[in-house]
Amino acid sequence: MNKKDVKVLFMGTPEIARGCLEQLVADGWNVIGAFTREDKPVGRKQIMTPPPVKVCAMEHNIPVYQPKTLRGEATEVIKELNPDLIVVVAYGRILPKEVIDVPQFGCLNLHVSLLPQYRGAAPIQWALINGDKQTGVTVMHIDEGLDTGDIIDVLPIAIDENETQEELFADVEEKGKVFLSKVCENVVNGTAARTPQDHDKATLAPPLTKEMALFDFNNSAQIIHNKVRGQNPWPSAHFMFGDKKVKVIKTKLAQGSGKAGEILSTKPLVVAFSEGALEFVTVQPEGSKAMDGTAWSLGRRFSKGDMLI
RNA sequence: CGCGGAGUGGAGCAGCAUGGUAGCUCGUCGGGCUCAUAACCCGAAGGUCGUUGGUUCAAAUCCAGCCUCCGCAA
Repeated sequence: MNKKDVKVLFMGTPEIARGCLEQLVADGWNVIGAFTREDKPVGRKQIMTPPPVKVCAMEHNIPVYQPKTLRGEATEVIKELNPDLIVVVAYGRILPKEVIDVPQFGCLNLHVSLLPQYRGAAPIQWALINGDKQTGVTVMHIDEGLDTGDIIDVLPIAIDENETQEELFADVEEKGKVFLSKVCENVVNGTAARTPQDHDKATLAPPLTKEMALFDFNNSAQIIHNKVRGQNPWPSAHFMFGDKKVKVIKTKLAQGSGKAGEILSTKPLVVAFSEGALEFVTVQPEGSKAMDGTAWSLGRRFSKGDMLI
């Protein structure tokens, strides 16, 4: 079956889903519709903002659907669209069985981890927080569980020790979208494998919370370095300086040791942890824009030996 | 009108309650010291203090409006 004869229904919401949709369109799939979440108010001004997938779909004149739930009315819409294949990337909703059964080639999901590890909403973030050296993308058949379906194919992706959430997402999107399109082709051609997950090895990657982003210096530098990488730009690793919140945007492991919270150097800004030390490369005090750690230490007139507590 | 912080040479800050010569650390440029340096010493350039108006002999500073940025909340 030729790609352009396959009616694909796409479901996704954030940036990585946008990239995948873009790729499917570019590869010549017949994308007949895009399901995405509702527009939501964003920022101080609470401006209603459409998700990336909606913007992309509209650019390609693909009909957009933004139902509150896939049950009921939306299920009927999907049946009417009668897709041959449904492709889901970070849509943020579980598909009901009635929907899963609609397309002849099934419902495929791209998940950004090596399943069964990191099932759930924030796999990339948790891989970074845990200091993993490798992640990947998995394409699987959707079933009624949370990322529990049979695996079709996986693509491992290496993680650099200083890689940030933003960088890793970009990398995963770049590689994942091409991979996804290819796997779809295999599925349509009937050459795709299908392997059940080893459920005993499953781990969860629940959404991050802002509470977990606050840290103090009684941790090892490595652990905090990983938190900073995995939690930015949200929920943003930070510590309290006086009564002000200071976000730590970018760090680098540094030489030296001292009491937890001691400033070992002001130029560049290097701070000791209970174990090891970190250079604060980029920092954002409450009320200010992000700035170099050095700039912050200059403005605060820090001296070597001062405590950041 | 959701709450709060902030706009001062290229960067980050101080100065503002008690109006009166533009300050600090860093950077940049030039020179010096040194085997050498991100270290040190000497010197220089660079700002109509976000914007508009008001008060005043005089406004970065006091008053009013406006613009912009950021934290929280969502």
